[in-house]
Amino acid sequence: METSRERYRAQVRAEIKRHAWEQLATTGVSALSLNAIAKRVGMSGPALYRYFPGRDDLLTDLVRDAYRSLADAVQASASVTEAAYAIREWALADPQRYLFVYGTPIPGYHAPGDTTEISDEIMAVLLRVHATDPDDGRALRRAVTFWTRVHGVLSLELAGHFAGMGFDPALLFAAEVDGLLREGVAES
Amino acid sequence: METSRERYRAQVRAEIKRHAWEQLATTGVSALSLNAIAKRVGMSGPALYRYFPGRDDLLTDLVRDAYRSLADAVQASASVTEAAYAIREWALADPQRYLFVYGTPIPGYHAPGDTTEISDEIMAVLLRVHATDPDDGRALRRAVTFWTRVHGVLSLELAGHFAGMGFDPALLFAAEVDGLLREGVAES
DNA sequence: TGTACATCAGTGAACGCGCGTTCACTGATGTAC
DNA sequence: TGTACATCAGTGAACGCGCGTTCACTGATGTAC
Repeated sequence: METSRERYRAQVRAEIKRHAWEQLATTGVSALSLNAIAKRVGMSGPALYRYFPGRDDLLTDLVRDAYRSLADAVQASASVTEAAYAIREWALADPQRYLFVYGTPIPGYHAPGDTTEISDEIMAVLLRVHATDPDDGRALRRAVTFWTRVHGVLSLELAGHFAGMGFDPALLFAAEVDGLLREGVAES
Repeated sequence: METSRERYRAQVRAEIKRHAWEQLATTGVSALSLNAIAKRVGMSGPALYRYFPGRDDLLTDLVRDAYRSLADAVQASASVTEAAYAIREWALADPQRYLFVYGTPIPGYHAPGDTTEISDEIMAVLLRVHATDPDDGRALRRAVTFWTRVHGVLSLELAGHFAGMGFDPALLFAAEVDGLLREGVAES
């Protein structure tokens, strides 16, 4: 049975994470410090230790939530195109969140091994939309290529490297998706 | 005329930057603090202010040097393939340096506008190897696509996102280069 | 229903650390006569 | 060639800041009889 204390704990944990995401989205990864988050939540820094053993555990939770969120966003995709745009929308909805999990690793933090279970779920969806039949052995190759191309455009776009280059990242993205479709068709 | 003091200053500046790169390569971007670098050089922290007005100016110098280095590495390329592998080798030679300029932006640091002059040089080389004739208007599109695909593979590889996925990033990279060549040929 | 006790959320003070940066000062090096 | 002076590299102390984390404590909430 869930006691009211447990319910309260879950609520506060959720609120801490909500503010953590808010901090990440607005001020970037450098704002992901326990003290900064605690201040936003309206608690003292040490209070957070009632809810997370330490900073790294909070980060791990955020990593897991991010993967979970992307997995959910991409889950329903029935095609390569749908998966591509699901990822793009997810990334644009919160650029810092995307860079948080797929960008340059955060100095001094190493995600525990079991976070890959959720990111594997994402890869499984990519495999599914790329498999022309259930025994398609080349699906992995195509799925990975899909991933690198999508990431190539998105990460440069989100990091601001296209700024002032005078072309629309959306068109570039669309062109890459087209290319992936053409290659997939050409191969089968 | 270059006085001996000027020569000395240039030497020390170079040594500071040498150690900065060493720190970046071994400990990552978080090690790029004036105090940490000063300790490695064998000076006190404040001494660095004789050579750089502040931390951001040192970072800017490093950004400039990184772009310069990549521009030099890619300059001689006579083909798309050569350019691709020049970039790949440059990236693998110092992964942190690649992520330093092309990865997630460094929190709290904004490169001044004139650093793009050197990165434009790099783009100019990409344009050149993609232009089938001097008036090729589609070269920009192909060059940018080249860039995003190369970056897609390299950034995920360098950030360690391929770890334990059981395939060789080098082969993936080679396949992408092949794809770029095929598309270039198909178009002309 | 009331009382005694245990649990636990949250606080403020403190620790040790490293950061970027300023400042007054020492000592060596270069310059001008 | 020697002397007087100016320049400048480098130092240690200090400032204010924020970090993660520990600890003793208060006060509220839940539990057992």
